[in-house]
Amino acid sequence: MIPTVSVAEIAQYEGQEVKVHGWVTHKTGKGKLLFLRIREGSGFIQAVIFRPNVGDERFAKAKSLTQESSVILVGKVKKDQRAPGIPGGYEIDVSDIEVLQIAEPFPIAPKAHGVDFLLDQRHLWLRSRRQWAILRIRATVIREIRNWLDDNGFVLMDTPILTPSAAEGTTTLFETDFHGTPAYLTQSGQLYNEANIFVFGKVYCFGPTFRAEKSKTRRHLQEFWMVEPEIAFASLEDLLEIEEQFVSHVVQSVLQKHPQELELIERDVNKLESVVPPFPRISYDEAVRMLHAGGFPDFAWGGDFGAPHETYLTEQFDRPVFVHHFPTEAKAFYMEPEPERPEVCRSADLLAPEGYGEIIGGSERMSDPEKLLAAIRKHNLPEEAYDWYLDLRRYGSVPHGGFGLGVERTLAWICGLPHVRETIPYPRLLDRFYP
RNA sequence: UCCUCGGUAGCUCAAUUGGCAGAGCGGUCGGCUGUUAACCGAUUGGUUGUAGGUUCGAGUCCUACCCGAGGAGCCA
Repeated sequence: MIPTVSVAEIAQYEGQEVKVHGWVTHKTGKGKLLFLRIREGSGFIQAVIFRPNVGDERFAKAKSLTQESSVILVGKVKKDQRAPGIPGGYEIDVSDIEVLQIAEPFPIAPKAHGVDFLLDQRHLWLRSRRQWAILRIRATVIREIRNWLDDNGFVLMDTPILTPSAAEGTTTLFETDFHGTPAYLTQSGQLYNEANIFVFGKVYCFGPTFRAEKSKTRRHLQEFWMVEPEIAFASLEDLLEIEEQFVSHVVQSVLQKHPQELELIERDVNKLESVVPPFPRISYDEAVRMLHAGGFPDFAWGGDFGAPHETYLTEQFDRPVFVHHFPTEAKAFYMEPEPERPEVCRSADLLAPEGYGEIIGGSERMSDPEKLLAAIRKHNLPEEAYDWYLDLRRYGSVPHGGFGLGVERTLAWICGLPHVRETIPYPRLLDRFYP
């Protein structure tokens, strides 16, 4: 019985006869010698077919294979430095071939293509090595997010995707129908997690988030994944320490587990190796002063940063940087104002280096019921919709805080990608949701 | 919603002042015993985004529209 093996573990089978099943990604050759490169799932491997070894019939069959044809190969595993692939260095000296299907001409050739074309072919584009590498790193990022939180006392709480809240601008929410009542796809599980901390202390939710904004930029998706930890009794200072440990763990784990993928996508890993605590902390006031001195003399205190501002600020540091104490007016209603200086709030964003911008937004939450009610009224929010939220401040209210980390922006930064559209298998962009 | 750029073969692009619509890749056929997006030879391939207009003649100029990209606004 010949074992069917995964390419990732091919080194264990050196000298043995094995079966490898997969898809043909490249075919080249030289007369009686034919080279196939096979994508198997766990990796890529070269197969060598030599006509005198396999006979004319099998050789002709191999020669008829087209890009993306599906095959089962039988052959001996040989070590050879010349063999390309991932992990590479090994090849299959083929003795027999079973052709499952000769693929029709594949639209995506091994060459440069335009974005429009590739996004229309996303279901096929995923088969390219680059997408394979990015999405494997994505899986690790998600796993390490969970691992770190699970290992540090956080309890997973799944918050609803269908929500009743018509709260603020419904224009940014996707509306759907809940048996005759308008319902909205979630923008955040935070408010629910503020309830959950009273049971578990430290919780997180992790799921898809939906934004119907007409945003058409390299860092916006209509549907993206966000992890939102929420912690009872946490101050802003506690949050920042948690965040820098958390983000560093994710980055260092990717470095450790995916050197080959990072090399394939040509990521400069030096820029990730420096991502260790502590991260620099600057106040919003300091950030504004830096902008004024750094070529943005007109930036007015009180506004949110635009993309060029974030890029400038992050270029001043070799690791992510916290900007804390944003103007209260510019932030959400539930953020706790600084007691001595209520025009700023106990909030902090984490900006990723190299111009990748905000990957975390977080804050201490208002814990006083009177102040929270006043804030809801000041923002013209429907009081009745927040009745349950105010309950949380009536029954054993405690200081608490939390943050949300966007998976795709984080992954775009870790992988050094110019656009978030490659960080999720099927991106939902403005006016584009096929396939 | 606004600004800028773009749409020509399956893909990536070229086409001079308005004057015969082309190349590379891919596909097909043939050749080659170490290829790495191989190479060599042959061959296949077109409603120039859509509709209208100007002109002897439009890929090229004009008008409207459609689609896409980058950015802005927006983005608890």
